[in-house]
Amino acid sequence: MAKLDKRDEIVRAALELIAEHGFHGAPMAMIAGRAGVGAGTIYRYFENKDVMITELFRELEERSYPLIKEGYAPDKPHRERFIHLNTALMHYFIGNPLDYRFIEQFFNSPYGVAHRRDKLFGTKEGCDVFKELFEEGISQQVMKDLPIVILFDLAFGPILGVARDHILGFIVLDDALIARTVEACWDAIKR
Amino acid sequence: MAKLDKRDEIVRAALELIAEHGFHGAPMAMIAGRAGVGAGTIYRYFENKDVMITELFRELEERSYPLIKEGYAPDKPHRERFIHLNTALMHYFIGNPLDYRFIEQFFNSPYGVAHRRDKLFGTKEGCDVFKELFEEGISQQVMKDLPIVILFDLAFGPILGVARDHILGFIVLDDALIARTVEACWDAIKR
DNA sequence: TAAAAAGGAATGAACGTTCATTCCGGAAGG
DNA sequence: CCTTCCGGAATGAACGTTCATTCCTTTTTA
Repeated sequence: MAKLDKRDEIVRAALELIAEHGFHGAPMAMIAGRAGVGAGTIYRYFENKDVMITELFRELEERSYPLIKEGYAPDKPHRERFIHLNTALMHYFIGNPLDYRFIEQFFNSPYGVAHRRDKLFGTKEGCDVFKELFEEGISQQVMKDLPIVILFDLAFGPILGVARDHILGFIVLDDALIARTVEACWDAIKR
Repeated sequence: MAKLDKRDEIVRAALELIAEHGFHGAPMAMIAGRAGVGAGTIYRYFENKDVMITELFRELEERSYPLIKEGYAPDKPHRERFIHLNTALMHYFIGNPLDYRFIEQFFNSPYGVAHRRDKLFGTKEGCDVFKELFEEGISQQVMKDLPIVILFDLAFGPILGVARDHILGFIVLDDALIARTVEACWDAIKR
């Protein structure tokens, strides 16, 4: 097995096990076992478990951003842009349930809180399409004049919840249902 | 210290520590210490940690239900009823941040998933005002004809998120902002 | 004084991490 | 061309720590 393959195997195993059992239900030994690798080998690629988890999230983010922005047209009306992004997000989640479960775990943990704080107040100017869209929507009086944070919650809270309910088998989503859910989110933020 | 006081102290300490540090960051020994009680004493009141956590959640639920239903008028229009309930819920959360943080932990864990499954599909007929309100709202064509689960996510997802952001200090909520957030949730579910 | 409750040290399992050792592909030497 | 040697990658048993739970002693209660 080549060097990169080994790293990939570790990352894949960690994603699977953490998505399935949570951070505390996925011991390093188990991750190593699933990756077909010695326990110590993980530490040749990652300083420790925390670093591994953070890195894993970063890679997931990098992988998903292009998927969500694919076909995004910055000159279309706000409504269409919002619906495009949120629909893509939903499709990404239900098409990649492991990614979803990992991200959910990540956000509901100290890692996620720190990350959120950075995203909201951080000086690092990320190319955050969502933030841009919302700020523009407010200033052009298309969206409700609420703090950005609240718009985020109105727009994504339901998406996360519905995706989870689908993945857990509480509902079965189809394209029509996704479209209607995303429309409902738009109703929440539109003026 | 009387017997009931001791139990109360344990419950209070567990709530505080779990809310602050999560399930895994609140060892039994620490809970015992905070409660001013021996480690073994906890096991005179609760069979094990899992049972203690489940019981704690049940008590929280019992305590909060009356607060939220206080002043609820089942004969008012759906819109008013919804806004009453959601506003009360939000006030409960931001007025009892420890309760909120514990409940959040609980829902984002295997405990919570089981609980949610019971609530949605369980045969046990709880006096769930929310479910009643939504079913009535759909059949009278006041609310969108979406699966109940999705209406739940549209209505409560944002509330949970906004409450968290307030408790974490990302925003400062006042009555006006709460009212406008709850209105936005109504916009999401109304027809 | 007998029974019940409380206490907290002891226990054993599970975890993240380390480190002495093994393994392996290729360079050096004959 | 075969053998020996070398260095870094990989390994997994072992370590120290942490935790839930138990168990036996001490204290309180009736």
